[in-house]
Amino acid sequence: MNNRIQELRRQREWSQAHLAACLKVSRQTVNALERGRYDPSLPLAFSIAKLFGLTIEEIFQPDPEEP
Amino acid sequence: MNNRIQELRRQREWSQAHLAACLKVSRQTVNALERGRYDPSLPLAFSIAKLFGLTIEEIFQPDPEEP
DNA sequence: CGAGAATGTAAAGAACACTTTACACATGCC
DNA sequence: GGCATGTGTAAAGTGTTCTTTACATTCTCG
Repeated sequence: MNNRIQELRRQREWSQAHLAACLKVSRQTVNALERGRYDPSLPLAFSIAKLFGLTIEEIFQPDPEEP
Repeated sequence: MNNRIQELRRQREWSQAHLAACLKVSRQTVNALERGRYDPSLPLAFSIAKLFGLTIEEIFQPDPEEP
């Protein structure tokens, strides 16, 4: 699952710590999401979309599935 | 997090087992999602939306957040 | 140079998502 | 009655998401 979190955060000139505070998660969680270490839970994905004023589909793109 | 999975499944006259097979998860997982026991992972939410031809936002509705 | 801010990472643990196996109950159909 | 199908639930186990604490690196700015 790819995401545009880092791009959207940098557009706004926010630190990872600031974004984490807005989302009420730890800075390490923001870092892990940006670096693709894991995907957010669905509720967190909704929080991220709301904060950036976009849909989930505009921020997250599922991998092409395996045969 | 509320969802319309049961409604969408019944519109199509599918059993939980059939939906589970389409989504490549267990029947118990479909049952748990319909009954609101937990939320799906983000990748599973994308699979559900794709299968029903809707967006994630059209299927899942986050709870109003606490103060 | 030294301090502060931002980022990357690790380890241990809590909580959640999902699986397999199994059983109970209801409905419909022969 | 007896059988098949659909649904709800439980227990135990695995893997994922997220937390806290902690440390290292890099950059900028005085």
